Amino acid sequence: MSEILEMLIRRGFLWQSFEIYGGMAGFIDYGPLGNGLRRRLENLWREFFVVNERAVEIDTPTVGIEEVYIASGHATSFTDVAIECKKCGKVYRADHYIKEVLGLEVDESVEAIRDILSEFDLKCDCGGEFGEPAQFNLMFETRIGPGKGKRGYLRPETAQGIFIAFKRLADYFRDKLPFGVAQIGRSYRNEISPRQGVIRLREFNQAELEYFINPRNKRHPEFDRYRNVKVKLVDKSDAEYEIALGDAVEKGIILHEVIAYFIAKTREFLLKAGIDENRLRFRQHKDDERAHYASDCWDAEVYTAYGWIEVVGIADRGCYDLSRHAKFSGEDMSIFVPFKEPVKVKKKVIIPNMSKLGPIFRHKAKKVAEALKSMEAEESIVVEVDGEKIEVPPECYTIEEVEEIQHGEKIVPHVIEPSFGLDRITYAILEHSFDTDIVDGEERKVLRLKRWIAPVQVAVLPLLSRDPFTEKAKEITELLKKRGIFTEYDDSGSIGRRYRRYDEIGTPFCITVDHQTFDDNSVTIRDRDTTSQVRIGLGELVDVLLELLNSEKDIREFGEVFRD
RNA sequence: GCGCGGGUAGUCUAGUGGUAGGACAACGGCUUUCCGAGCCGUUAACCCGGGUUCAAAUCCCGGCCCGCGCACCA
Repeated sequence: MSEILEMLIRRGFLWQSFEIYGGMAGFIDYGPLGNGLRRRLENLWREFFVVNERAVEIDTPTVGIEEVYIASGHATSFTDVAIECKKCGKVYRADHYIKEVLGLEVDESVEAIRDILSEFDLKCDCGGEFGEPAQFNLMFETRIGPGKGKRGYLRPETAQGIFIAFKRLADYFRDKLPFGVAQIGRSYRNEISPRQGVIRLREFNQAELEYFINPRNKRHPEFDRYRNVKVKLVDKSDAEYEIALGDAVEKGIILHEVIAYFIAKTREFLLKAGIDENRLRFRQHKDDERAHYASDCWDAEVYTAYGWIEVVGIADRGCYDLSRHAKFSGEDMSIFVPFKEPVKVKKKVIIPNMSKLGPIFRHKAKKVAEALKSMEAEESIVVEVDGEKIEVPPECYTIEEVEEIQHGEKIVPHVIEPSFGLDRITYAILEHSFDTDIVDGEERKVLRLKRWIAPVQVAVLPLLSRDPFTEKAKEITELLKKRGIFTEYDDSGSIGRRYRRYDEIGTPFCITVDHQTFDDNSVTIRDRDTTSQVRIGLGELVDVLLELLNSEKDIREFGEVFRD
C-alpha cells in the first residue's frame, strides 16, 4: 500500500466499507477527516457553479423508476449481454463479438444471442465453447413497494433527476435561457471489477451542473473573463496544446464558447481546491469514446499514482435528454424563445372544408383535418392518419396565403454538462498535497492542503499538559469554534509530537498556549508549511485566523516572529 | 469475470504443524516539555467457512478482500 493511502486510513480520512464482515469492493467509508474534506470541496463547488452562475441546486431521489432509464437509454445500454468462454475465461460483449466475427447485427437479448451461438456454433478465439449468455446490468436494480412491486434502479448519474424536472425548473427561471441546475449527491454503478482504491467505486459522489442554453447561441456572456487563460489541452487526435481558450475556440479545437467557459471554470475550481496545475490537463474524447448523444466532450484529467485519471467530464449533450424524455413522457420539453423583433411570415395555409370532409371520411374526418392544418405543404395532398396514407380530394380544402406575425419560436434547449467526480477529486487533492520535508534533520510528513479546504483548520495546544495551560487552551478552543473555525484541542504527548500530528492531516495553523501567554495574554500561531511561529494578542486572534484561513497570506504579516 | 501474488494488533511487519513476537501509533503515569526525546506501565491481531491432524496463523478446498496484468468502464 502506498504511503499516502496508509496515512489516509490510519488517520481517519477513509477506509474500506463493511470491514468487519470482510469488506466489499467498490465501497468506502469517509472517516471524520475525509468527510470534512469532501464537504469543504462540495461547498467550494457550490460557490463556483451555483452561487456565481445563473444556477440553482436541487435534490432528487437516488432511486429512479424504470421509465426514466428507458427514456434516458441507460436501461438498454446498461444491460449488455455477455458471453464467457468456458476454456480461457474471456468475457465478451456478445453483440460486439458477433458483429466482429460474423458481421451480424443481433438483438441484445439472451434468447437471440443463444440462438446465434448454437446456429453458427460460435467459438471463442481460443477455440473454447461459450457458456450461457447472461445479462450484465451496470445499474443496481431494486423493487419499489410490496410484493413484486415496481421495478426501479439506483441512479447511475444525478443528471436525469434534473432533466425530468425540466418543466418545473424552466418555470422557476421564468422561461429565460440560459440557466443552470445543479445537483450534488450519490450515484451508483454496479461495476464489474472495481479497482484502484477510491478511483472506481460502486457508490460515488457526483456534483453535476446541467447548463441549459439556446442552441442558436452557443456563446457565453462571461467568456471574456477567460478568453486569454492558457490551458493544457490534448485534442481527440492526441495533439497537445498550451493555448488561450479564446484561440482554442477560434481554431475549432473546442467546439464552442460554453464548453470553453466551463473548462476555464473547472480549471479555476480545481486549482483553488488544491490540484497541482502541473498535473492537470484537459483531454478531448475521441470520436469512438464519446457517448452517442454528445457532440463534444472534454475530461479534466489529473495525474496521480494511478496515472492520468478523469475527474471531470464536460459534455455538450445537445437536446438528447430533453427530447428523449419529451418523447417517452409525451410532455413538451421546449421553451418559447421570443425574437428580438416579431417577424412577419407569409405562408400558405390549408383550410379544411369540414362539410366536404365529413361525409367522405366520417369518423376519421377530424384527424384528417388536423393533419391538413399542420401541413406546411402546398404541394402534397396526402396525409398520414394512424399510419394510413390518405389522399385528400382538392374540394375538401382551400389554400390561403396568410400573413402571420411570429413573436418567437419553441426550442428544445441544449445542455452543457460539467460533471464532477468528487471522490476522485478528493483523493487527488490529498495526493497532490502530500509532501515530506526535513525539519531539524528529521523527515516530516506534511499535507499541504489549501487552508480553506482543510478538515481541521486550527489546533489549540497547551505547551504543558496541565493547568493553567490546558484550561486556557480549552477556553480558546471554544472561542474559535463559536466563530465557525473548525478547531481541535490536543494536550496529548510532547508539543513536537503534536505539531507533527497536525502537519500530517494538513491543519494549517497551530495555536500554542505557553508561559508567556500568562504574562501578556498572547499566543503563538504556527504555520504548517514553514513551521515558523508568530506571537499575537488574544484579542485579535480570531480576526487574524479568519483572514489567514481565507487567503494565502504569510503569518509574518500579522505578528512578530517567535523563536526563530 | 480470468490469471498471478498476497491477507498476523490502529499501521508496518516476524513467525513453514505444538507458548503469536517486534516496531510505530494510541492510552495512563513520571519528566523544569516549542518541533515524532526518555523511562515505567496498559490496551491490542492470525480475513471468513469447511477439511486433514492429537494439534492449523502455518497444509488442502471454497468464499471474501487487497495488489498487478487481461477484459469491462453507456
